[in-house]
Amino acid sequence: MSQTTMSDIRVRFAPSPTGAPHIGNIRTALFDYLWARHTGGKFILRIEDTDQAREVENGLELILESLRFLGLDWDEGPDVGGAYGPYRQSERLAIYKEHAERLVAQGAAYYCYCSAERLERMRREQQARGERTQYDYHCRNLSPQERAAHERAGDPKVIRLAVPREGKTTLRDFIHGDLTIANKDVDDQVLLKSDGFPTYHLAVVVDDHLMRISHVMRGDDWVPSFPKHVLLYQAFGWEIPPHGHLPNVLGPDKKKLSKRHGATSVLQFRDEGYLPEALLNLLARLGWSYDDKTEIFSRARLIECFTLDKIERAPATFDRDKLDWLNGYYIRELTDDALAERLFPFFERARRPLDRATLRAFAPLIKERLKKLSDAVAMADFLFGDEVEYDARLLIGKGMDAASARAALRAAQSVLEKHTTFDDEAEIEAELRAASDRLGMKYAQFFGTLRVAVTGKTVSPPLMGSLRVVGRAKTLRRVARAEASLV
RNA sequence: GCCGCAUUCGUCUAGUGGACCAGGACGCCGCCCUCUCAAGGCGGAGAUCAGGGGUUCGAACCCCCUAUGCGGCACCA
Repeated sequence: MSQTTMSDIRVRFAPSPTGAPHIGNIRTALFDYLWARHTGGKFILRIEDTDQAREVENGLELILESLRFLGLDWDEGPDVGGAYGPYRQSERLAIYKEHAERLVAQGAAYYCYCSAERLERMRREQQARGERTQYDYHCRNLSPQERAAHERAGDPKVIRLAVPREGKTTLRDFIHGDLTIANKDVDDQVLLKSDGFPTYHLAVVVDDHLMRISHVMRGDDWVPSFPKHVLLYQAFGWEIPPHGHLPNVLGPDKKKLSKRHGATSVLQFRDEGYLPEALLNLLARLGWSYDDKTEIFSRARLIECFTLDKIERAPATFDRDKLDWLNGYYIRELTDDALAERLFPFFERARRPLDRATLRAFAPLIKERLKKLSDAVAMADFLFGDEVEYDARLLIGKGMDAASARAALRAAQSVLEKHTTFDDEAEIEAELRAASDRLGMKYAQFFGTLRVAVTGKTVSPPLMGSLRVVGRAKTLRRVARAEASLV
């Protein structure tokens, strides 16, 4: 196997199953995916389920569903396996324990027996003094006798990282450049909890190394803890893979995106009627750009264009207006068949089912009017039921009176009656225009009145197409009823 | 409070010392098209490049300070 032709790029997305992934997490996943696909490397899914308390029952499913919806397929993961599994951290506890103990043996970490109460008290006092809350090294300085006493008593213990008190630690970040933090500002972080689970810090470093991860990408909010990871790599004697801290995705208030901002999970967007194509495109452009003018990127194009050096440093605000625009764009790109197919479930869910033939006929009428797939249900309201409800005054348009409205309806009726089907839209339109001309009315007036009579609204999809979908019988009944209401 | 990161139109961004009195896109406004609404086409408003000091013949781009915003400071990730 030639090393120059095979890519050794391995990137991982490592969410914790605490709920439906939100836009920010998924954007990270997208960058991981794009980098893997761009380089012909591997995209790996690893589940960081080391906090039993925060875990959600269907957390894993929500993650898989979100990734699948966007088509971010992974090469190795908890469901598909791979050569470096298991891919669920809760199934790797022995590995973490062994590594943590190795650090204790070499003096890079130590056992700590402090109770939650003591730590709590310590933090309160530090806060009262206006200090940064940080472990006070109590157990780092225990004598051998004291340790032995704790062990004899069977006290619960954790393993903490022995961070050097002096010096500073630097990480070369391919997005930010060199990041440096003084060691005195780094806490003696717990690596292995008393329940035998690792903390994030131990688990990421061990797994990223063992799984041969070549590029680490994660949110900006992890920057303050990179020294712990660097120190761990050094203590283990491992090479540090390139790291990149991605700028956060913000809500309109410039704060980190959260539930407060309304819909933030990918699944919510899916349910609202956003296309994966649009979401993918928008997400890619949050914190990344290709050049000074390209806005539209298909998945293939993204894979082709994506490079790490074009990742932005500053946080980006999630722009719903732009998402709507992109979504409308991708909806218009759909074929009528594809659109009808995607629309179908939205009518089902709204409990206003439409048969596929009707939907297929209706789809092209609303295609360029949709921002979201879910908008279609309201636009189709006049297709349901026999009659439509509206204020009769709407029948009388600008510069019209009841008599002219009635005249328009009567003229329309006589044209429509002659046709056994409404399939020949062009012919019907021509005849209706001629009728309008004979009455000396403006088309906007004539068609406006007919529109209200048939759809119950002053704004609707194109009239001829609408008449066709509503059908001859129902249309004529509605016209007759409108005429009667004008007496 | 301590530590860190960031800072170009409202928003996403282009820009790496002269091609920038700063380009594109979304949104907004106007016009055209038009049976309504959209879509589309055309045009417009919108950024003293956070502020202040330097360096330089020349700075959005380099250095320093300040301000503001955000993030982190758990046996959570």
